[in-house]
Amino acid sequence: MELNDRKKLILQAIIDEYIVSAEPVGSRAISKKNELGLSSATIRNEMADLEEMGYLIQPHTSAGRIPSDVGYRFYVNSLMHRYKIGVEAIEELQRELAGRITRLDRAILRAGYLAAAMTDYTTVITTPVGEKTEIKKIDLVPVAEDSVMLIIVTRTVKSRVIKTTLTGDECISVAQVLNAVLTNKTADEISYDVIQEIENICCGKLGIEPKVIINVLNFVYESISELDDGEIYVENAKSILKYPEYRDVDKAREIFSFLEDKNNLKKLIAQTDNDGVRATIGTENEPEILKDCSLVTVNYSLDGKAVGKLGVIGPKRMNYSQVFASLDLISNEIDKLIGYISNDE
Amino acid sequence: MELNDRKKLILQAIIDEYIVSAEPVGSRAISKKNELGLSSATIRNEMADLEEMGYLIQPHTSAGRIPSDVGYRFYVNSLMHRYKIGVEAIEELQRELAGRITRLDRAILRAGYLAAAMTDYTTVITTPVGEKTEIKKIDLVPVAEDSVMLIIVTRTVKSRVIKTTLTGDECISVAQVLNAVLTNKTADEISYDVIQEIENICCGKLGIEPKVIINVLNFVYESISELDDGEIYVENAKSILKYPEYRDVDKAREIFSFLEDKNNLKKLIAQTDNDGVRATIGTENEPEILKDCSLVTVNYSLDGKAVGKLGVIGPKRMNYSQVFASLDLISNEIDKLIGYISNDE
DNA sequence: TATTAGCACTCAACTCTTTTGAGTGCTAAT
DNA sequence: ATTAGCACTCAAAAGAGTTGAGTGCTAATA
Repeated sequence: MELNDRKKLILQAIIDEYIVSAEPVGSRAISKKNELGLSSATIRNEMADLEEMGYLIQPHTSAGRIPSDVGYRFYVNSLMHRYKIGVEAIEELQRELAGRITRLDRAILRAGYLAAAMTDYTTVITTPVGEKTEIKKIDLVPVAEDSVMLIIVTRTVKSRVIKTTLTGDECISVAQVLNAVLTNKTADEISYDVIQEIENICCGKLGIEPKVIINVLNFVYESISELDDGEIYVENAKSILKYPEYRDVDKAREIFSFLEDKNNLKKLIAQTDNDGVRATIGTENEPEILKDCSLVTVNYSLDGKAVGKLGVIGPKRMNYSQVFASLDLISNEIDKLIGYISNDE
Repeated sequence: MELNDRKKLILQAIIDEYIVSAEPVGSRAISKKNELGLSSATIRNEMADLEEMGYLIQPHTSAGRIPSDVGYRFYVNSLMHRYKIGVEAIEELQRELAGRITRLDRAILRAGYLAAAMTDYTTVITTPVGEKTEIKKIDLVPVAEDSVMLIIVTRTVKSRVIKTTLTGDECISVAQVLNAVLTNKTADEISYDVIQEIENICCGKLGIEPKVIINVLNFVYESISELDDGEIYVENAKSILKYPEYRDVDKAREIFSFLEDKNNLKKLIAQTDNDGVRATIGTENEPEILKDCSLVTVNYSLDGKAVGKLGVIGPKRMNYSQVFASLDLISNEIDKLIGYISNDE
């Protein structure tokens, strides 16, 4: 059987309708829209065909049809009309996103929030992770009798407190050595050998006790290794409760648990290695728990390099065209951000 | 009518029972426990009295009784038995909380998480906010052609990127002046006058263009003013869905919305200015939305000074004794943390 | 005088049955 | 090829009946 134009139009109409109503769509409803000028009986025949071809499902004999995963997939690939985001909405987004930003991870968080606000689905966003995090400066600041704060400036700032007997003057000397050796290197260029080289200098020329410096340098190495670890944020999880498919509290709770497990979530979103906006629909999602959901993701870049992911999780009958348009827009806007800012708390 | 010992025992038994069952408690259930050796008829008479006195409520004629807010209040103040947390659980907590901590806000986050894990209610925790944040060091690091990262080291590290035409050498000089004037001052000691004094030095001795330095110093002042702003984290919000009082998805959604509004939440938790663990029960809570919930809060301190809040939000029939004990324990453990660490990302 | 056994009464919640209506598939007419 | 017409299906809503936990009151009892 062939999927001719009329069938496509009917399928499109059914999915469009189902996306807003969340109720099985009957032949009469499609017929009454009158865009095709066909009677319900004709629609009925076509719907039976579409079901046979796997695009539609009938929950029970006397019900209307709902789209199958295959139906959604076809819709997303070929049927869905392009959603055009209004100029004012775009300007609003730009204002919200770029206005008074001084910290990159805050901006990213805000982007996630805005994606959630625009789509009203749950949003997931990762902070930038670049293989090329270049070290700009390292500092050791005594903060108490026996502890020193290690500060590593890259595109962002990371810090941690180290317990050590290093004196104030020693901190300054060690910091000088660290800067001399490490500045302008990327995190992956710094092997443990490099750190040992620093150890030798410190023990030799500076005459610092090996035990003391080894301890400190271990933390330095560890911190540098962790530089590229990203965070993941979930926004608007509550929207899940808004959709009738999650009226069942237990089902909703399962999803909440899933969203709370950040590691799992990172893994999920990392594996969608996409170019442009992509959707995985229902059973296309690996986690069992998402088999009734769709996930739409996009990479965002900074400086032209893909460094993070933005994703939307919602019911399979989500408003794909709007979500696609929103993610596309927001990822582009994030890319523009790097001009203004780059930072971290 | 007098609230004699027997009435107290009965009230206690009813509330204890209701806390676990979430179902109206009948006279027979209490009688059968047989701790008092009274028949259901006698219990019934006492229950009628307790209702008249305002401690109990009968949802409808043929139902058992549930505690009123007044009943809970009396229970919390006078009836509740002290919950004793096991030694292993305490050790477990200490291990989890103090192990490998290098960042203070992470530790706080973990404390919130652990409170949620111990109680299985939703937990709210604020990051430390001290009026006495002492500036340890300030740095200006060029990160791009036209931007400089401002780093302020206190007990934690804050940073932001500033667009400026300041050169690398100028950064060093300005940083020197900033350190000379601001080091060891607390945030509230630094008025705008102090900043202007720095401006004069920079323009005068260093000969930097006023326009350029004013821009930078504005950011410095702003950042210092923001030093004491705290964050608030919500953990285990999903647990709300676990309790029958929130079986109604719409009700749950309202609470989720409330928990998402961080500013409101900060305000709520800030106003409970308490010493030790405190509960506000049902209508004692100001926000309309919490009138069916209880909020239990405790201040935690670092260095002996109260700097943050930890709170638990749950149904009115929450396990108060366990929550009280957990919050008490955790707030004490947080106080001990300051020995090991102090940090920020 | 305090307690309790006994009994009629109440009412939410459950079960079972009936009704409703949206929707289908098939057939015969156009 | 399309459509009007009709019998059929079945989930969901509405209604009717049943159950049972729980009460309040009264009269008997310790």
